[in-house]
Amino acid sequence: MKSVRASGKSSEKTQDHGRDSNDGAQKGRQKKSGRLTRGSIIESAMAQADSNGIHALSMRKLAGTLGVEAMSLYHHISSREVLLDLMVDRVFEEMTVGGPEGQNWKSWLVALSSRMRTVLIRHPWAVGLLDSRRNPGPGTLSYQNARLGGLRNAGFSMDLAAHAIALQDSFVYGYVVQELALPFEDGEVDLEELQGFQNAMQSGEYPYLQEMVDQVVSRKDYSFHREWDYGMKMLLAGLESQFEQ
Amino acid sequence: MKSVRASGKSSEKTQDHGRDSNDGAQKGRQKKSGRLTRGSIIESAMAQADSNGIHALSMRKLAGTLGVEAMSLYHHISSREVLLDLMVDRVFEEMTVGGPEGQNWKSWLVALSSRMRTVLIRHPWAVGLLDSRRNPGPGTLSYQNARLGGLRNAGFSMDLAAHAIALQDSFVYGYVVQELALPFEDGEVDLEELQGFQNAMQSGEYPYLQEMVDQVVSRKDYSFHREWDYGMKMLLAGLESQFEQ
DNA sequence: GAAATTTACCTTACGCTGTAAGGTGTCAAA
DNA sequence: TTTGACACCTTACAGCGTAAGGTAAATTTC
Repeated sequence: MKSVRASGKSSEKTQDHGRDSNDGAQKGRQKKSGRLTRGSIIESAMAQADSNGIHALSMRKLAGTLGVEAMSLYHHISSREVLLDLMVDRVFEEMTVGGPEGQNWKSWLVALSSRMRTVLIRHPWAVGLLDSRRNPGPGTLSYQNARLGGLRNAGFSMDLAAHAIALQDSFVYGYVVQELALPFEDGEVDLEELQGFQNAMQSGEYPYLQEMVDQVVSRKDYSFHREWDYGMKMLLAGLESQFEQ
Repeated sequence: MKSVRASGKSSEKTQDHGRDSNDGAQKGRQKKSGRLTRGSIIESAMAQADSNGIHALSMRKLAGTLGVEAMSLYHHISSREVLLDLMVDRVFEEMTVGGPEGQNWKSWLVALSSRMRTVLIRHPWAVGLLDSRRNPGPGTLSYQNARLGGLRNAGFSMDLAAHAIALQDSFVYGYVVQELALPFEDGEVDLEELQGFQNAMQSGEYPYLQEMVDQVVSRKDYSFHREWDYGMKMLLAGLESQFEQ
């Protein structure tokens, strides 16, 4: 349940985005067993960015882990920038969930938001790339199309659906940016990283922050995740009030 | 009214962050008139990142525009990474507005949110850096302290203030990420950048997206900014319902 | 089956990057 | 006058993305 990935489907033709120009690799030849493909490059790049950060991902190192020289990658992907586009497209693919069908739109929105968050935290480099990607691939487009379809079929007007999507994106992206900036991981405080912060507090220049740390953040049952629940509740309440009139 | 900047005030001592180790430059010597300072380096770096993107900001180019060699910068700033920390701190400084004093908390929150958005759009590299900065400087701390103080003085409980801040950040950061990813600037559609998207639409694979583009986005009075107003309205309504009980 | 073409990879090279190490000239204090 | 701090510069290194061109094997064409 850790690394589910939407896969298969989706047809090409748009432009540079798309899948392995080489799906039939095992048709008859495969001499060296591990031929390079668009897909394997993207997957390897994502794995590397996940564990070492996007800045540690270089074409040379990536090629290295694939047992190949850097320039060989360019036979499958025209530039590092395009590779980033493809990685982001995969991220959106991963975010895709089924339509609301059985359930009501509220629990569906909750499930989708939660999936968005999980995927963006799993790939911490993704949210930082979003603002500079301007070439949505098929994964992104069908993800967005499916989201919109879900809301429309649940009875949302086009206008309200547009509002709902923008609002959900605001909330989720912004939440993830905050969560990634926290000096702890999975609720565990990193004391070393908090040291400078603590020192600053002791100057007494930030009384309100001090009070907050004492009364809220350092309570042993505190978790930033409570802000997720709080925000989701508000998002749903807000949309509902619009939906039902 | 285009480039206001909070300045002055703020005292040092915390750690690496701070201002010009060299405020008294014109005390008596200043032979070459333009000595390098921490402040001038940061300002120049921000200006350069604003106009050419954060990736185009290199230590050599930055030094170049300051009339100096790259290594001279290291006398004032210990690494590029620290420079980025300082830049982000300045961004938070710029976001600071006065307390709610006269006005009610709602219009104050609206004004602050709007300032946050303006500053983050003016420095489009900032939101992408937020997730990786782990050393809040004095600008960041006093900004956060002031925000919190504003809410506390308006009568918010500590708990509700924490919710409000997390929620406002979610909304603003997420909105900015979306706005920066749009293929238009200031409401002007960039037709070239939209070409691939249009082609994809014509495949008929994304009927809901197509419908949205036709019915919503291409309406001549459409502006993504409407999602800002819509979101702010919801944020305030949500907080008010909690505040008044 | 031979020849032509395409594919998938490699080698080399260029101009960039951040920054470690150490040098140099100017200044203020002793 | 000497000393030492300061602010800047020079050189050098390992790493980066990728343009240009090479090569051997696989595939297609005849």
